[in-house]
Amino acid sequence: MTNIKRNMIVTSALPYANGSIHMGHLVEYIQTDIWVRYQKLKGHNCFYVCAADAHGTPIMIKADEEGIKPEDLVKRISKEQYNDLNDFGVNFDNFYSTHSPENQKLAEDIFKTLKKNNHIYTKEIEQAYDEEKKMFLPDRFIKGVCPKCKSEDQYGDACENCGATYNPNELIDPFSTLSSSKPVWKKSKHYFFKLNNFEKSLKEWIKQSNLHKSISNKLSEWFEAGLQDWDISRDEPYFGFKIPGESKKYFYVWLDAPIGYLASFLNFAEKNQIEYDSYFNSESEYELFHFIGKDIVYFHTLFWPAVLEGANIRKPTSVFAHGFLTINGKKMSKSRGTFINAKTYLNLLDPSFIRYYYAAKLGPSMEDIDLNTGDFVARVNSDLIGKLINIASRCSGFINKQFNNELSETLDDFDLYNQFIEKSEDISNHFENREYSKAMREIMLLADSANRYIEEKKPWVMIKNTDQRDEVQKVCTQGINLFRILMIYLSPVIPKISDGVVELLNEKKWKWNDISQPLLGTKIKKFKPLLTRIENEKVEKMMVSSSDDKKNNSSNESNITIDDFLKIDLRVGLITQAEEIEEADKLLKLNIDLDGESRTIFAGIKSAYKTNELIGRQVVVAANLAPRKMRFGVSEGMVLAAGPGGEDIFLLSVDEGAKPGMKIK
RNA sequence: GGUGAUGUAGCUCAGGUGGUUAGAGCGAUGCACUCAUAACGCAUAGGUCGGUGGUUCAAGUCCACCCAUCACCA
Repeated sequence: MTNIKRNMIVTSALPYANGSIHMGHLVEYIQTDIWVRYQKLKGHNCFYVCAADAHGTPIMIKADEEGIKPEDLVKRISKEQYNDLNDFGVNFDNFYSTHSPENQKLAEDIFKTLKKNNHIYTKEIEQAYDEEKKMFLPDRFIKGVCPKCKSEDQYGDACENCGATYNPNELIDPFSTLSSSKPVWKKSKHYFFKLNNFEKSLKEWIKQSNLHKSISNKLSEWFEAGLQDWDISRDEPYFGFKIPGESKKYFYVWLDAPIGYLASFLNFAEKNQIEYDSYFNSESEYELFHFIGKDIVYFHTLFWPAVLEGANIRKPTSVFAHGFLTINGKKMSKSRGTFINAKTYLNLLDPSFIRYYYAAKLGPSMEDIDLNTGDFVARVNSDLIGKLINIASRCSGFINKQFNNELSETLDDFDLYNQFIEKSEDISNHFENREYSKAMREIMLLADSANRYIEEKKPWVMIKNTDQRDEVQKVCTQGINLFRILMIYLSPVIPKISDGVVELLNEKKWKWNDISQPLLGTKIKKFKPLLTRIENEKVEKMMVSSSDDKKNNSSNESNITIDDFLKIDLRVGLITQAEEIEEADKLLKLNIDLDGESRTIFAGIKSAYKTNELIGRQVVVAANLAPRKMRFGVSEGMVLAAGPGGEDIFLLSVDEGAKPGMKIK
């Protein structure tokens, strides 16, 4: 690898500010974040910028529904999104907004330049118009009967039933999804960008930018079909920037969204005395990379470089596209309960788990990756806790207890240490080429050999022999140093854990080259578990609460019939016994009398109730819940309680007079 | 419908230019160990490489068709 310090800007696609971050978004942000952290670890100048994608019809409509201004909606949602991403360790150098003065200025300037250079023209087009709402309707806001297969309730651009694509004016019995009124067809002047002017320079750029083969395949399809001009204006009402010289026309959101990359960097550059122009002038030698999802390849590899070219701005060095996330082999879907929000995950699980898991599955291609919950638990527990952290755990005990926290002055096996370093170039290249799965495999192979080394040396046997004390210290120092190399390699992936190790070893923030110097003769801190294993139950809970979330949101589908309700056998129960389970954080073991029948039920109320205040109390029990095997025994029902959890759990009581076993209906 | 991608052990995936008994990790089973967050080590079992047909001395690897899944069609 070259030692020349690189200057680079890296972006992730701008999250659209109308919904929550979910596990699918995270694939991209984590992929990008790992790459950026890797570049920084290598000592390069690398800036990671992003922004809220703030404009467009969907945001305008959602704000309208909530009765607030779109500006306020965007502020609220993008703050949430930023916080969620931050909680997953996604570390932007700047997170800005496309609804910003910088972006407006840049968009207007770019538009004017394009116009001056004859890349823009206007033409009248006819579009669906909602007379009640007084607005033009994007295809997605028109529904009707599919002209091909006659399915009802299909969108204006394509039929979900037969897959046919068509224009909205071909729909039978079209209606506006906003007002249900029948759209009329109305003419309006639109601005178009002459994409065709750039065919030659785009082909040139595609060659230079070294795009992944699957992208260039896709592109050649599009070239064969012929490049079409791009409609870049929208009529009012619209949330966006007005087109210079027009009073009722706006830039289409997809024009100013990627300009948001520039605006975010401009905003960052001004705050940090960085010369914006050196990164974006048409001759810039600095590097610019966009990470995106495969759904927006078209915008980033055709329109975007063409717009930049036409406006005399540098083009991206390359564009990296990833696939979608499936969950247990299925598309993320609200109705199937496979739509997991970032928040839902965060409430139950450590972000390091998913960062590692994604890394273990990500490559440079556009293939979809699958979050298989069983595989996730097994893989993370085995790799991260079982083999990786285990190395530190089994060595540091000796150092802490037997050697007053001191590492030996020399290593036991320099050859082995060097074997670990020799892999650095391979691993480094894997990171650079976004072959994270290969990097993870290499690292885990090394972790295996570190464990094998300890097994062979058997420090727990040697320690019984006083002659061999020095050797035990050396072996454990060796183990810790091998672990340290692996953690340096992994620090882009699991930065929080690696920070913990830096702390454990009393070191300063690592650089990649720190692997070349082993840590010897210094004191370490007392080892604390850096990460605890994933409990299956938590993952199950995440899946369950994800499907609950969605049921609550879609009001119609969440209705149940009286028959559904009666399926639950709710009974009055009398708590006859309650005991603490020491190893359990949340569970109490209850014995509950249901008119002569005694049930054992584990209830997650330890944080809110003491055992002695429960005995003798009557509660509501779901009596026909399938028995469930838990770590501490079989739970034969469920005690009902309200509240978000923690100390705020409130058991349901029944009024006086009720007897145990009574049916509740 | 058109175009493209994918389909390899229970699970997740590797398998340049076709060449001996098809690989890894996890899981399973057995053994061993007890330093370690029941972690680690050793061993064993598991696949007619989506299907059918073809090219070839030889195909997971090339060709044709079919099936399934997914994406794109601005």
